[in-house]
Amino acid sequence: MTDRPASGFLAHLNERQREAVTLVPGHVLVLAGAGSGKTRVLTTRIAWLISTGQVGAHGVLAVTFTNKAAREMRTRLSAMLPIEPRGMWIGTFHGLANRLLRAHHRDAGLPHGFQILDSQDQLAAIKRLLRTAGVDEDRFQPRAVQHFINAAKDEGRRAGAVEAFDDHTRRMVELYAAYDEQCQREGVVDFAELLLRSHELLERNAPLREHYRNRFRHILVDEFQDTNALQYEWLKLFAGEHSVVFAVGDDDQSIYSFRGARVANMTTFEREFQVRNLVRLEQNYRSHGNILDCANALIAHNSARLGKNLWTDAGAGEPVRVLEALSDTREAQWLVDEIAALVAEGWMRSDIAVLYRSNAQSRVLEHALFSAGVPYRVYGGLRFFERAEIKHALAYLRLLDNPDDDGAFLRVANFPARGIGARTLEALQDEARRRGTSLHGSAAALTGAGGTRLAAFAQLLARMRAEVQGHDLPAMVAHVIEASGLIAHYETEREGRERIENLRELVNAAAAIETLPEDDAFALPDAAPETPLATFLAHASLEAGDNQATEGTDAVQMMTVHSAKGLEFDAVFLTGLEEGLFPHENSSLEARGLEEERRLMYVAITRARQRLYLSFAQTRMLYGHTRYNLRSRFIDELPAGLLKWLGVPAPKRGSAHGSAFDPALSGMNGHGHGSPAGLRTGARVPASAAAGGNGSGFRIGQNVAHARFGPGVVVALEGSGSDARAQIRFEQAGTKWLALSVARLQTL
DNA sequence: TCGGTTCAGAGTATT
DNA sequence: TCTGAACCGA
Repeated sequence: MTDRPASGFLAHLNERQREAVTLVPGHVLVLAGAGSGKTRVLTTRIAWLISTGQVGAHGVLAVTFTNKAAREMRTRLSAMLPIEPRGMWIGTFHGLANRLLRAHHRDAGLPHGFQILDSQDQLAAIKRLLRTAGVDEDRFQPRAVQHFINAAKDEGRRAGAVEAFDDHTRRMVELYAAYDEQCQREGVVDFAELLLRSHELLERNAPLREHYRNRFRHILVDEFQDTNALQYEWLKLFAGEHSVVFAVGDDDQSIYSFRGARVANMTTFEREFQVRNLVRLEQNYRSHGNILDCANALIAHNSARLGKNLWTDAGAGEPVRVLEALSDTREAQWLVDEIAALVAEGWMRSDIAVLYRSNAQSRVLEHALFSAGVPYRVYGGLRFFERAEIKHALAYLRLLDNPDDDGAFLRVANFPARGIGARTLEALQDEARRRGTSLHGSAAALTGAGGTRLAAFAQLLARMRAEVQGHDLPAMVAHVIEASGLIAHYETEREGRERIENLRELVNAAAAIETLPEDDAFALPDAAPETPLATFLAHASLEAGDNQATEGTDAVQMMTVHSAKGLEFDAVFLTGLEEGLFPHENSSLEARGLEEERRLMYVAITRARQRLYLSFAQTRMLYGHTRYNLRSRFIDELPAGLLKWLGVPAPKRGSAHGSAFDPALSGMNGHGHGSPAGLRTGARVPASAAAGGNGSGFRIGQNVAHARFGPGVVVALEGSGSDARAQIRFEQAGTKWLALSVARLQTL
C-alpha cells in the first residue's frame, strides 16, 4: 500500500492477518481461531481503511457484543489513528440500537426520554402484568413468560407473528402483546426491544434506511458466531449496495446457542452476501503447542465445522497435567497445594485461573482457597448498576425524567418507607387502570390516608425535579440520593455503610459519563439529541458495570468457562471434568448439545498460555447427594501422549461410557478407583461405595438390563440404601435416572 | 415491618 | 444441601 502510516501498522501483522485487513473489495468472513489476533485484525482493518482514505471515520459501523470489547476497540483505534473515536459508531448491538432510537424516537414511536429495562426490571414488569391481569403464576411463571417474550423478539417476531397451536401458547402470545402494550404505555423498552424496534424503524422508513446505508460503507462485526436471528437481520438492513461487511468469528467457539445465537449465521452470511473472501487465522499467539494440539484433537470430534487447525511457533511446552481425585474436596485441596507451589515458583496468582462448568462448583473450591488463605476473585454475581440501592436511586432519577414510569414508581413509592403500603398501591393501580393513566397520573385521585401520603410522594418528586433544574448531572444525582431519603435510610441500617458508599460512587459514575459529540444523525429532520440524564440512565441499563471483586490484589481468578471466553492466563485449572457435569447432563437433551459442550471445553483449553491442568473427582457432593461420576469423555478425546497423569498411575480404562452412538460398550469397568480410605473426607456413604458402587451392588460402567428399557450401562450412581439411584444409558431408550429400590435391574 | 418458615429449584449469560 | 423468594404472623 502506498500510504505510509498504513504500512506502519500493517507491519505488525502476519501474512494472513494482513490479507484479511487489506481485502477489498467485497464482503469478508474471517475465521479467527482462539488467540489468533482477532481484535487486532478488526481494529487494524478500521485504521487501515480510514488512513488510506477509503472511508471516513464517519462511514464505519463496528459492532460487538460486550461493552468491554467495544471499549477495547476504541482504545486500540485511538492509539493507531489521530482521531477521536468517541463519535464513531463503534459499540454493542444494543448500544448502537439505542443511539439510533434516541435520534429517531418519534419515527420509532417512542417518547423522547424512553427508558431501558434491564432483565431485572423486565421481570418485575412481567410480574406486575401477570398480577393485574389475574394470571395464575403457577401456570404462567414470570420467568417462563419473560423467556417466551425475549425468545420471540430475538427471532424478530411481534406477538402477532408468533404461531400458537395450543391454548397455553396462545395465552403466552396474549401476555406478550399485553406486555408490549404496558411497555409502550410506560415509555420503556427492554433489551430485545431495542433491536427489534430499531429493525422495524429502518425496515419501514426507506429514506432513513437509505441514509444509513449510504453512510455506513464499512460494517464490521465481532464474534459473528454469537449473533442471533434478529441481529443478523439488523445487520442486513444496514448493509446497502455499497457497503462492505467484514465479519469475524469462530464457529468452534460458539457456546451461546442457549441464548439464541446461531452459528449458522456464518454460513448464511457466506451464501447471502456471496462472500468470496474467506480468511482463516490459524496461527495462535497464546498457547504452547501441546495445549493447542489437545484443543485441535478435541474439537476434531465435532462434525459440521467450517474447519480450522491452530498452530504456533512457540514450541511444544509442557505436557497437559491431569489429576484424578478421590472426591471433590480432595480435588480442591490438591488445587490449593498446586497453586501454592506455583506461587512459590514465582507465578502470579492473577495469572492463574480456576475454571468450572457451573457456578455451583465454585463453592467447594472457594472454601478450600479461603481456608488456606489464598486470595481469590470470583467473577460473576451482582454488578454495580444491579445493586438494590443503585436501582433505587436510578428509579428516582427515572421518575424525574418520566413520572409515568410505573415500574420506577412502584419501586420507590415506599422506599424509604413512607407509609404507602401494599393496599394503597393496589388501590392506586386499580384507580389508574380505571382512568387510563399512569400511577403518578392518578396519585392525586386517591382519598384517605393513603391518598394523602401518595400526594406527599408526588410532591416530593415535583420538589426534587424543581431543585435539580439547572444543575449538572453529578449535582442532580447527589441531590437526589439525599432528597429521596435514601442516604438517611441507609445510615440507620447496620449494613448500610457499603450501600452509602455505592450511592456516592453513583455520583462519580455520573461525572464520568461522556456526552457524545454531536452526531450528524441528530442533524436529520425529526432527530433529537439526548439529555445528559437520559444518556446516564441508558448507560446504567446498557452497561451493568464491573462484576469483579476488588481489583489490585494479586488474586487467583475463578470463573465459569463461559465467562472465561476471550480471556487468557498463564496457568489454567479446569476442574470437575466429569460426565454429567462437563459435558453437563442437561446438554444431552438438546440437539447438538454435546457438540456445544465440546466447544466449551475447547474454549476452556485455549485459555491457557503455558500450563494446563485438568482434574476430576470420583465422588462429588451435589445438591445434598454424593454422586459417582465417570471422568469426562473429553479427557479421553485428548491425545494420550500429551497428557501427564499426576499422582495416580496412568489410566487403564476402556470406553466405559462411549456414547449413545457408540454401541461398542464393553463390560469394562471404569478407571481403577483408589482406596476406600479416601472417602473419609466427604462421604456419608457406606465404605463399600468406594469400590465404585454405592452399596447397592452396582458399579459405574456395569452392564445391566431393564425389563422395559432393555440393555444399558450404569453411568452414575448417587445416594445410598433406599435412596440409591443410578443413571443408566440404555442402548435404545436413552439415559435415565432410576431408583434402585424400585427398578428391577438385572446385572449382566 | 420485620423475622421466621416454607417451598422450589439448583446450566451456561450479555445487553 | 443450600439458596433465594414468597408468605404469614406478631
